[in-house]
Amino acid sequence: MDALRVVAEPRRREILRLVWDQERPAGEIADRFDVSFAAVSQHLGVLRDAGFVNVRRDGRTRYYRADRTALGPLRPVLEKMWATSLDRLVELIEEER
Amino acid sequence: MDALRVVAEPRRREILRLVWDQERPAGEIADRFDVSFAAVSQHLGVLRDAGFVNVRRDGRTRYYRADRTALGPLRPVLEKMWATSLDRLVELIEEER
DNA sequence: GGTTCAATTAAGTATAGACTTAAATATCAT
DNA sequence: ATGATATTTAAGTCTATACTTAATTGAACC
Repeated sequence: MDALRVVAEPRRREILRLVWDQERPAGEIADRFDVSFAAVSQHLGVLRDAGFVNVRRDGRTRYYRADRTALGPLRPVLEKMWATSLDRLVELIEEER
Repeated sequence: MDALRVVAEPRRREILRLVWDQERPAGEIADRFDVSFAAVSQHLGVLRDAGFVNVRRDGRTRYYRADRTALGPLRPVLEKMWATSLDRLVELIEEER
């Protein structure tokens, strides 16, 4: 799947944002969304195949983290999307909760 | 349709490339592809709605041209994709024909 | 061993959207 | 006005893919 299609999916962008500057276990990522764990796992697979996330295994849990450099010129695209005021607001409310 | 989805579609990227540094009539653009004129027109509509192309009407023909600045951070993404050697090669062969 | 937990993979469904052909719109020419 | 040309829009089809639940893998623990 080509790089642009990978990040064109909103859910995958949200996942990327979650693991942007800290690693997180797959389960914790899945909990943030109201879709099944399997669905999130499939998205993680796509991100993994694209090289946009790295995985660290420890026991039975997999820790995911964004590979920011792998995104190349797409990185500023994502960062700009996340920098919009509305998006910031939603993010802050989420974190407060 | 959000900006990333718009350019995630390969056909639309090809169209953008065609009108990247010169305007072209819709018909001429459509001729380059082996899909119907209507299909290309629909893609042009999406690009128009996204603001990624401008249209100049003259009589019955519509001249399309990319609005490079409107692409913002996506511009370097496209330019990098088009800069790959394989892509360059295909482009050169096409132009030769 | 068996059981539980974390995650992935398999198999199937539902939907967005890229296509098709046909009809509509609009401009120019006769 | 009729017809030809350039393009868009309407209506419907078909396929990729984001989802679902169920089955599978693999590690930790008893």
